[in-house]
Amino acid sequence: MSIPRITIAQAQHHVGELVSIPGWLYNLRKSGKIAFPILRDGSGLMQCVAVKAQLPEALFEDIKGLTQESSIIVTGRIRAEERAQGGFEMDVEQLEIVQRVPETEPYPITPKDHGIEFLMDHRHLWLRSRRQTAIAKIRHEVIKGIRDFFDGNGFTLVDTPIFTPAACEGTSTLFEVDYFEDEKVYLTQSGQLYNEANAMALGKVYCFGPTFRAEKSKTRRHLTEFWMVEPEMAYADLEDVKKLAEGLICFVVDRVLNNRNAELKVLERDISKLESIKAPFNRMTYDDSVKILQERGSEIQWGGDFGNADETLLTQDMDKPVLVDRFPASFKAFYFQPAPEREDVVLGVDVIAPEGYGEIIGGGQRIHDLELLKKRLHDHQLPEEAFNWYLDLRRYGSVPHGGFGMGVERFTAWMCGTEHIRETIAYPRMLYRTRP
RNA sequence: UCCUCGGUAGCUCAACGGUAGAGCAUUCGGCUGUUAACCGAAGGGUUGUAGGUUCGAAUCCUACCCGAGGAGCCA
Repeated sequence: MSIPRITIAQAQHHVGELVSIPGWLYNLRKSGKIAFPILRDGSGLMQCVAVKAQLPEALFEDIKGLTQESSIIVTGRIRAEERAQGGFEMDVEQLEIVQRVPETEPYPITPKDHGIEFLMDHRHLWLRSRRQTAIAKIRHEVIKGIRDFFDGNGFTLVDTPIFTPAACEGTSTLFEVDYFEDEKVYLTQSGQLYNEANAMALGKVYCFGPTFRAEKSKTRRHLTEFWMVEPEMAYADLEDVKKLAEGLICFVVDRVLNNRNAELKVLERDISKLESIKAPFNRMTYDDSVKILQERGSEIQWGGDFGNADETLLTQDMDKPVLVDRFPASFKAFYFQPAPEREDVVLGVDVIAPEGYGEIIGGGQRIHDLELLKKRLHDHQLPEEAFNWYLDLRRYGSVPHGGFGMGVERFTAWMCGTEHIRETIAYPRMLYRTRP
């Protein structure tokens, strides 16, 4: 009978059994007659114990000579062991070396400290470390949670194009791409306009994919390529959008807390900060937030957008996100519906996360009136012809509608408590970093 | 794009204008319960690049390159 292959995560169900675990050597501690190879397989870490007296001489010598990140398949018996991290150990009976890393070119990332430049240059290897695998799993949980939330609430996934003919919003900088025959296209900065068309077809929709912004932002919260989920609902007003945003955040936070406790521990995340994220969130208008910020010493004037310091200042005494709505029309995109009670503010809403993680959601109610939308296009000096298909949505059964966009990396950074957004995506694209 | 800081061994960092050094990694030796194991030894350098000042530059000056932190812009 062949020996069953398991993962380290499954080891707890195989105590006393002889099993094989394929993986990589994470670290090796050894003395004259005993060695402790630490095995890594992506599901966890397992301390193995190789005792000289119980193994063929050649095998023990091979184990003692193993190099970091060599690929190995270890066979042995699983045992509960208090002294081992994770609570289980494997007594080695056999060890197959799949590829031994040569000592002439040792694995560059040692268990000691490294600088960020070195780690980013070796991102393809850095991903193997405990902290990075924990973040990857939480990102996965966030994405799975988002999809389950929308799928379970009557939304249909409709993917929007990545090549787009022009600016969705007309303002932000876009990456230009050479298409065929002198044509220029741009990498999408939002699927929203297409989402609005899709919502008129299907009622509730979302798109989920990469987004590109050619802004020369150099901060810990910006990537030039990031993932964004954007829901859009027909027959919806600002209040519906706010409830949806709140519901989504609570759902995903709950998922992460329930399913990724071990990873949060690896990251030393303060769990209580996530546990306090429960509806209802704080709500305020832009007007109120400006007053609060000014009282707290911010330079912000009515009509200006929040800086990073403002976002942190606004949420400093909050243990959950805040929904800020009714922004000045002057710095919001052309498609925002004006507030019914006041012309100078629009029905946009931003969700600002606590702990300095900033704006994780931006959205609102869209203009559904054809003439008003045409006027706004004109005011923003955007060419009406380019938006003709978009205007059709107001010609044929227009209804109030709205939605938002949520950045996956910012959300994941918040869940993980990471200092910098770059760790939340496998291969971050930033102002000065496009490799590996 | 602007401001600030930095670039020395594979990595993390020291070194007053006067012989470039430590820890880790690697190699060799020792050790039967280690937890970034420990102990002993060895090898390892055009000090980011190009100029300049000086008897003498890792150190001072200039330019450039690369990176980090922040600002603005934005999710």
